[in-house]
Amino acid sequence: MEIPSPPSGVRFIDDYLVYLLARAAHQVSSEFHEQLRRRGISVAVWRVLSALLGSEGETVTGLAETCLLQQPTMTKLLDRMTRSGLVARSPDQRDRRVVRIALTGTGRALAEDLAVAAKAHEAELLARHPPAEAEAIKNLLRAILARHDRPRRG
Amino acid sequence: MEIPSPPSGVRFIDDYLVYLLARAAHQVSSEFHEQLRRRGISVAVWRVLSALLGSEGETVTGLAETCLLQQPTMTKLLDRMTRSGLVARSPDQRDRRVVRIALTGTGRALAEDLAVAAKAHEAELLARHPPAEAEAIKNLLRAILARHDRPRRG
DNA sequence: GCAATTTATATGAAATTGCACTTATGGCTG
DNA sequence: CAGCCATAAGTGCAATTTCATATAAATTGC
Repeated sequence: MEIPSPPSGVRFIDDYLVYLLARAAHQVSSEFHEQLRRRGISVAVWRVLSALLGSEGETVTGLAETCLLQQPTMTKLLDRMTRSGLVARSPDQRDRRVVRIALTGTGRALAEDLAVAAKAHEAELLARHPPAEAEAIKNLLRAILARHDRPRRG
Repeated sequence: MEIPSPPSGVRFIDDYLVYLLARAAHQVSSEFHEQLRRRGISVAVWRVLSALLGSEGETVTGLAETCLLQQPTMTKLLDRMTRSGLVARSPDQRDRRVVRIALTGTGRALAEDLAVAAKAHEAELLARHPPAEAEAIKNLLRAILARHDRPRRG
């Protein structure tokens, strides 16, 4: 038998933009994250690997911002990824405060491998929508990002 | 001076749906989450409070699913929220495995208070978009959710 | 009606994250 | 150039989350 659902008539969150976005992000990524889990790769590690694809030489702070993590969290994550041979740190020439992060050979191979799977998954996702809608999704998201980007340096 | 950006030409993630969604969710919520932080309320607590607004009597597992958390995480979160007097557990009549969660008076007051702030923030967010776009956003998100909802019981 | 299976919640140890702070540079101003 | 503020990264400890598993209750199939 089924546990009778609570009177889930008008939940606040069902019409709350921030929740809809969070839920959509979660749902859409869950299938791929499941693939990662099966391979023993954490979401955080995947984020760093993918952030470095096409843009190596990122700084620790830059990676943290890209991966939506705090800087100390990124420092510790990079410690682990360095230990497991996926990335390497190197000092910046011009500014000795800065540490540049690069993929190792192993790291790049894994990143590219996962990226293929990620793109395949994305194609599947988009295929579930009518073409016009699929088209609209990324554009709308970019519009949101553009309008709500916090003031950035540069 | 500016640290010269790395050759951030074509990052993989900048055209990756899952990332765009995650980033949009993060950016859009960050301002409100900052308000929460100033009030000493964690995002997780806010999620539970808002999940219960309009739908009390949720189960632990149901709340975990709604709040995008794992069940053991929710159990412990509810432990803390119970201790701080925001929610109360009560046994389900029909199924003694089930625990129903309800807001306390304090919890409801806080939830409603925060919900007002959240809705105000949402209005601000939407005001930054042209009306047609603002209109489209939630609809599109609901379309995504509808199409990618994992098979659910019921 | 009972053993086997499934479902709901809780628990405990280990890993991760968050927060406040330190250290090391770099940039700026007088 | 000295002093001061800003920025980059790392550290330490407390809090939280995760993973695997335990416990309890309900359901299923004989």
